[in-house]
Amino acid sequence: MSKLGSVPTLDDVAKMAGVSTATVSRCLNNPDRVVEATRQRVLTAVDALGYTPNFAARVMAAKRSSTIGAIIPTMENAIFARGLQAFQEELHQHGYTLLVSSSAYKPDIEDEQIRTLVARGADGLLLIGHDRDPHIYDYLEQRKIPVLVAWSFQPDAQIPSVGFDNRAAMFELANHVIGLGHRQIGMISGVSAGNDRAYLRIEGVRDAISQNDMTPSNLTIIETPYDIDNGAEAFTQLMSQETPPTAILCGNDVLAVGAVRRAQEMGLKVPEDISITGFDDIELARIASPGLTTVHVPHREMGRQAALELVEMVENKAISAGLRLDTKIVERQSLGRPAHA
Amino acid sequence: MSKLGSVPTLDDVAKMAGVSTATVSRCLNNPDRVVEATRQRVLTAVDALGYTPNFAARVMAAKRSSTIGAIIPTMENAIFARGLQAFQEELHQHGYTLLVSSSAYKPDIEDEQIRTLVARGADGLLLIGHDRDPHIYDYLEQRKIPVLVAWSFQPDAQIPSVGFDNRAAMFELANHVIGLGHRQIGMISGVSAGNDRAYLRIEGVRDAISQNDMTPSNLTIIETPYDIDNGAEAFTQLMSQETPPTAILCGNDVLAVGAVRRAQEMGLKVPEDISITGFDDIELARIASPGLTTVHVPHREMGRQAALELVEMVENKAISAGLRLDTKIVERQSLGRPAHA
DNA sequence: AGCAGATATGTAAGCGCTTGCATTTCTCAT
DNA sequence: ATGAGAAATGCAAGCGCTTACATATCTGCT
Repeated sequence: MSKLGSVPTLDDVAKMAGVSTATVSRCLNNPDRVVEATRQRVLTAVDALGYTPNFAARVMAAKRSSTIGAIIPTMENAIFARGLQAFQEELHQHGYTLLVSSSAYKPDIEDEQIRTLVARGADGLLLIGHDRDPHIYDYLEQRKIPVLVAWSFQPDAQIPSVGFDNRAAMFELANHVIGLGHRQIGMISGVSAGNDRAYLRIEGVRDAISQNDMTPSNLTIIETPYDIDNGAEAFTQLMSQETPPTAILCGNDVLAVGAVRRAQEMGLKVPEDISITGFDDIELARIASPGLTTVHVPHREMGRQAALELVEMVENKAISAGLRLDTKIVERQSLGRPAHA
Repeated sequence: MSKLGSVPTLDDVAKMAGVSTATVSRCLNNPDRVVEATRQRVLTAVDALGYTPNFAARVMAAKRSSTIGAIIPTMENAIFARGLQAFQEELHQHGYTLLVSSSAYKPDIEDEQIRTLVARGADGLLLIGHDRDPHIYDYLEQRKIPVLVAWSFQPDAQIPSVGFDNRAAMFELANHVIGLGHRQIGMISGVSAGNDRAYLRIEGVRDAISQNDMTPSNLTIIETPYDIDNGAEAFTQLMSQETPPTAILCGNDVLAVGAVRRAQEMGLKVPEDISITGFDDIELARIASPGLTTVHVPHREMGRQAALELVEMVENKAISAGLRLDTKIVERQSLGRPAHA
């Protein structure tokens, strides 16, 4: 037995099993490089002592941690939950552990989190979106840490990405809305500064506007942080214009739910009086009443593929070309034809 | 300059600043033990080189990590999000980093996560609920890792806890429901095995039943994993009994939302035809329509206090007495009097 | 039986940091 | 000026592991 209250080390195990520390180490990391009998002896010692390897020591000696870091903008809502879950499940399959932190959409916090994760020995990093201060990419470059971006696919960006085309996705939806006869459009977007997803979704709407021979005056955009109450507030603003919109496209489902609530509070029927759409298709979109017409993002698939790509990058120093996934419009009940006409 | 593409170490900094590594280390960790001029020189070198301390090395040498681990049952819904957020903010104030993982309500996964977190050098652990295999407490005891339990306050448990009295909270709600005239009660509970919160909430309802001169036949309980669809399914089951309940108490808001939806799908009005209550008061409860009458849990306060207690335990090896927080019933629109009578 | 080649195990050098202790440099009171 | 005591800095020993390389032990053939 080991000294009471002290944590057993490789040495203790080696001593108890009557082998060298090297053998114990191999037993744990490359079991097939050790003969059966020895292995048994070692494993017996391991659990007799209740030994658990010291991670820090292992990282130091091996110079890799089998850890992947991910920084998401928020854990407050479910936007990233499902994708991240799939990401981590796939990583687990490959023997990696996931470390997650959230940046609250603040670039400087993200910056700090990146450094923290790197200092902790992350073998690779998953970041959301492309848009950030380039110096951070230099930093990661210097340290040779593979980085993958998710939730936004941009084939020609500096960093490979697994995601979807935010612009095209929103274009498709906006086009659909316009096709239904809406001519005065409102948009409640997330804050676009430093957020390529938000920015590109706005661009997607603009594309649809101009391709349908409408003018910027047909579109009013409000940017506000992703939050239910902000969605509600923005809705009020949008509706108090001279010519209120007949359809409001929201940057995500959370904003949309807020807008729907406010509409109902104001006595407006959705979609009879006003159409509202979301983006992401998180559970909330399904639960809301009326159900939210939204853009379905293949979150699980995205998470899984991102894990696959990143592991590949880490293990084979491969340069990933990234992967573009498709979104599709999910029609529920929050979008209809304009009231009038 | 350092060799291209190689990561700068303390040594590099020391060399560049013309001091010993000890001084650099002190500069970073105890700035006041180093004279101003030297400090400047060192700090200049630090950012000239883009130096970041190697966490693993630091942990190994210092034998502490300024890291706290937390294992929550799920990240899928918002139940733990707000509390954890507050927990981490408070930890941050005190110079600690939070590492979170989720166990999917599976004891063996939790077990593994605990070991992982310990191996990673967590200085302390936050666990949800008291109910788990005792051997894990021995393991943590041997390693002298302070552990705090949250989301469930039990003054006489082995492990100190910061939380609320699940049993009393649910008792209060059930009592209120019965006071409204309901005599046939349904309960949709989470799985109670290995989950003291779920178990105690059931007990709370039972307490109310017996204190109001009702019998077990007045209560039907269904246990099912926390999930919207399961809530809906359980609702169907409950309503297809010979004598369906007039009020259904749910183990949490997620189950309640599922039940409400199913009720609506079945053409039942909530609360006119059937009353449904939740537990936790997460955002969902507010968003749902009708708004969920539920038990408000002071999540932020709980997270904050848990951080305070745990830091105290870690830094002063203090034994915490724990802390009991109060819940209160939030009345929205999903609870009313029974239909008839 | 004896040897080559494969297989199993041991030896020991770090990985990058912190920190107790030793040494040097200040600061003042005399 | 000078020496005692405080303040600043340096020295060097690890922390617990992995792994290249060296050594010992097995194979299976002849």
